[in-house]
Amino acid sequence: MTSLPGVLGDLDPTSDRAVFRQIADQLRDAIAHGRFREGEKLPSEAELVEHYGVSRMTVRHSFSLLQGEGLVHAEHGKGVFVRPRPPVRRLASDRFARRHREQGRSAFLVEADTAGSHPTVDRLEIREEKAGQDIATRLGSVRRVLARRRRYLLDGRPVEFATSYLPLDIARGTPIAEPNPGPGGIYARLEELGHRLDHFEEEIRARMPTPTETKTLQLAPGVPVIHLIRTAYDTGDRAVEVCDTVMAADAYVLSYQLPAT
Amino acid sequence: MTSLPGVLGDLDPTSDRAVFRQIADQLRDAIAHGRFREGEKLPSEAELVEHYGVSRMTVRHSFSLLQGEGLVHAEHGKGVFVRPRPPVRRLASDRFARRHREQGRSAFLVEADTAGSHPTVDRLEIREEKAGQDIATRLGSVRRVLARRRRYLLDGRPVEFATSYLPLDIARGTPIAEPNPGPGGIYARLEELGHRLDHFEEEIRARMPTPTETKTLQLAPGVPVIHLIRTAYDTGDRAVEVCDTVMAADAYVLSYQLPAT
DNA sequence: CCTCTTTAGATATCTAGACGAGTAGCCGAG
DNA sequence: CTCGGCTACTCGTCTAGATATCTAAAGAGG
Repeated sequence: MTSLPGVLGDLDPTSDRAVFRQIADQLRDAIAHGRFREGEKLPSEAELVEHYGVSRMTVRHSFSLLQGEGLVHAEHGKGVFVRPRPPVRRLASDRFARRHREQGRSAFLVEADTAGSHPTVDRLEIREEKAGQDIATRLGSVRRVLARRRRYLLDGRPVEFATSYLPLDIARGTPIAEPNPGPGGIYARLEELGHRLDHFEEEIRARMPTPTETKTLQLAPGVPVIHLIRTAYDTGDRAVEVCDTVMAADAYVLSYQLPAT
Repeated sequence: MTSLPGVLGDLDPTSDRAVFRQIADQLRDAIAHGRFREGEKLPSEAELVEHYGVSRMTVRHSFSLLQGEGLVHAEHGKGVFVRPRPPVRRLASDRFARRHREQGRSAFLVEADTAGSHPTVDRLEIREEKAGQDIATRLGSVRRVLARRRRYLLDGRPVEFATSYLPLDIARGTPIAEPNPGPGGIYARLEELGHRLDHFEEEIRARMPTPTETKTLQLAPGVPVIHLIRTAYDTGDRAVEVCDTVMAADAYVLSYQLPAT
């Protein structure tokens, strides 16, 4: 039997705090103070049942709290572990700078290299479709669009799922409609087609994932997603692309530079 | 008895999907399709127990799943309700523009007015303290700082908790150390003190809240937070302020403009 | 008419089990 | 030495209750 008392305290029966919360508090505290390290196995349910003298369901309730907070994850047949924080990818606000396109590098690859990771693209799908209300509005009431879907992985782990929408009258029959749009990505092609890019607008939300997103991004419980919607405008102030991106929040830090003017 | 069969289907005993997941799926689907509207009460635990012929713990397990996704919230003694989406505050990237400061308005008030809401500031606390590792690094190895903490509320609901850190040698004895720093906020004061602002850098993360944050922001279960760290640089490229902000993710949309150059 | 009490119905917490299923190590049969 | 099976330990799912607490509405008493 593990000497749990050295790591975990006792329950306070006089407290009005629910038992399963007290247990969660102690575990959370122990993790925060490094008494359990990243990837380390927590005491098993049976051990905690014995240590605290409670029912197994109560211990499981505590675990499910911590799981909801993204602090731990359970592995069937093995145990409950402190969830390691994955390396984060930093997205700088200059990631679409023209100099990167002119070097023939796509934004994702540029970023991945600076992080020293191995990037992959996956589930590429290109279709012509009717845009939804929101996308159509952003594109200036354009309904017929080309949609480019793809999933990005870093060292084999899916981190991002993105869909680019482009007006059909711009993209149809161009390299943009091809699986590999060529060096510099679709933004480079747009400029070659005469749509010199002027600026981007990005909208950022954070929320819990839908079940579909959980599956696509293989998200652990308690990991939110960052939902980013980028609109690209050309120098004629026309919206030439809308990119809808869902990112695993534990894998990203976004970084922006704002002028003070 | 409510005619649940009209809204919810039956279980599939042959499916290998766990019963509590099947129930959650059906409820999630019903909510997504508007068969239960925002704020509407879901069937009670007892009704679902009867409808599906399962134990109460199983129904509760389903509810706790949906709660973790932020889809529903339970009110003790009343029922389980579809969580209404609160109105979101849109933070534009020009919110620190000098023209706003020159009009004597703080960034928070400017934003709140455009949203037509009633803003409040709360729990103002100003202290001199020793900066943590991270803050010190961002401020250029400055350890002694003035910390300005405050909570922001919108129509009475807490939405944001922020701490500004400023080097003591800049802020001590100035209006910045006062509860009300005067028109235009601390950025206006910094410029008066000779630190003309050049640009800001913002770092954005999303994660689940700590228990402290849950309490401070009165967050419902299943609502992530947006963690924003802004560093302000003056024209001498010195970091003159670091602002650490935790926002209720369901109350915000961040918006940025990026140049394409 | 107002206030306090009662009561029914709702969720919150907890127990003590049962069975299922994945993991890992041991150990014997081939 | 390898493969298979046994077994102990793990988490996953589900049951059938018990007790507590909260809410809202109905009822009793002033």
